[in-house]
Amino acid sequence: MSEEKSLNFIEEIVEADLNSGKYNSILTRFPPEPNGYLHIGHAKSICLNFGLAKKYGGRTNLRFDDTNPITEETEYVESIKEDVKWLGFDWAEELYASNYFEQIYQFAVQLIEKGLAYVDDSNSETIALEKGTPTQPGIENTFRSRTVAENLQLFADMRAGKFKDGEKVVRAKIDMASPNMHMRDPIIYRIKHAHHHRTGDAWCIYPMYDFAHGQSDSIENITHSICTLEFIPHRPLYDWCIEKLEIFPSKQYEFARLNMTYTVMSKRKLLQLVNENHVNGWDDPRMSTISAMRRRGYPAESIREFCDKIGVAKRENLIDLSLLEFCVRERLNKTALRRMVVFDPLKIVITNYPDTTEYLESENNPEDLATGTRSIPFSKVIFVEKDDFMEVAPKKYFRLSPGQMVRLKSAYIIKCDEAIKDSDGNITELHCSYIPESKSGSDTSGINVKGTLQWVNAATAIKAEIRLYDRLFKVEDVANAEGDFKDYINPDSLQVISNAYAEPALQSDDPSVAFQFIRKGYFVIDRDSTNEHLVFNRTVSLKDGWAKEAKKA
RNA sequence: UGCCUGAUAGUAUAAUGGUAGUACGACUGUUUUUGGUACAGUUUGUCUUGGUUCGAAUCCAGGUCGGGCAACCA
Repeated sequence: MSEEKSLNFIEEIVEADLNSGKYNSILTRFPPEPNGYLHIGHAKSICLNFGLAKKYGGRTNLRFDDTNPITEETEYVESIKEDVKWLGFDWAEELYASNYFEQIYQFAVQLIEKGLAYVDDSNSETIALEKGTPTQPGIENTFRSRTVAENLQLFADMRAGKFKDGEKVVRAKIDMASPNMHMRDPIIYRIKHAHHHRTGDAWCIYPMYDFAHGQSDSIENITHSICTLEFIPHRPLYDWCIEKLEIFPSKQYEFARLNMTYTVMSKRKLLQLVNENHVNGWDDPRMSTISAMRRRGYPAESIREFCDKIGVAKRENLIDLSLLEFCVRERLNKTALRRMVVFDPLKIVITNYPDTTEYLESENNPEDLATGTRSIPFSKVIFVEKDDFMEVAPKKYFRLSPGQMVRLKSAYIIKCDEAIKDSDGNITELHCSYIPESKSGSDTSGINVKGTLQWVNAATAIKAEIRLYDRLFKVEDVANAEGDFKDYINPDSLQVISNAYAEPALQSDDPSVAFQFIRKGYFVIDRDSTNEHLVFNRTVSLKDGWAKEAKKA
């Protein structure tokens, strides 16, 4: 007996349509405009559209909504395809609204023939003025009463390139007094003498979103066209076009887009961050883009899990970034290989240890013993983290302090005997002694210590660059913060540690796997990394119970 | 002073006229050679006022508050 998980409102609609026999199977679509990189908000839409089809045995098209040649580029098309694939989804067909330009043109001709569209010579200011305001109806201008024949001729002339940009538009003839602004004779075609990334210079007129999206849905026989809340006022127009054109009745449904704390999601803002060099490109690991998260080391599975957890509803929301981080840790804890790295070294001399090197075994992942063990060199001189020593320790501090004992992970228990200082009083190294009987796996010492530290053997340590990322913004709700969102950029969102000391295994490890640096966090090799110069990104830190405890004090 | 849309713990989300539940967070404790993990427990909620009903988060009416709509963007 499996516990039935409750359905979200769109799943309920789909099930009802399937049960009533309205559809035998469903067809959804993910319809990005190729004018930027996909972000985590798109991931929600992708998981919804593809997930629905997967759950109900339907299919999903990837359709590029490429009706504005000015902003769209092939680079974006490629990145979008890569991101969708990486997220783990396969589309039924790769399609483009621009595939349908001829058909959409004919749709407009049909509307003109029915007396339901006209060519307007007004400029944009006039059109805006005549449109009225939300509380005042618009007015009908003289172009509205042009004859069908005249409209047909003018539209053909527009297509033939006889007019300059902005000289004429085609408008649907609906209702200039409608309480819905989108129904006040919306523009459906405009002139743009611009090169299109797919159709080249074949067209100089392009359909507007409202005359391309629903039409494309209908041409493809999309059953459930799912979009975000801000398109609700467009739905009457979506339905109007389908009705007047007498084409396949795709239905539009709207859900609340994802908002996340400490980040921005709008393409405009992301583009600004890139162009003004607040970050290093679209895949800078601090960005909310899919490519950034991939580079940072977020597993695709974690992103899918996150999208599943946040649910689908119509209420506006602001999701904690920490929920995404939870999903990332949950996954990585089970898969990441444990390694030891010291970011800020403090030298320890184990005074009673012989002048030899010994090899110790350590498990690669205690959560998955099938990953086996590795051997780690150990000798008289090692490094530990500077933070793991305090000359005067507070209570409940389980690390190194004069007279205090700790376990070195997978090695021995050591006791801190003396802190050595230079002439300025700075601590330069620690002299410790080890308990020979306390070796990991064969401990007969009977000593129990509270703290276990990661360490690296000084003689065999390799150097690595570590990039630590923090949230990109200082405030939770960036989009709703007063003033310019860039004023809230966190100046410390990137911290580079250029000379960390790592255990030698990392030199030869598979660069595509995720690591957990013990007590530090999860890390992946960055694409900037080379054999000579290792570079790691911190994917996410570990939960730090001590930091919380210390803050309280 | 128009139209559309929404409101359930801190954040999300479920309960579809019949016990307000789940996840994350927070807090306790147990385990632990990662102050991690795992496990157990605790905490906090139906925007408001009326109405219908044996019974309302759910249905009805009014109010309050939030979001969207007046691009030749999508």
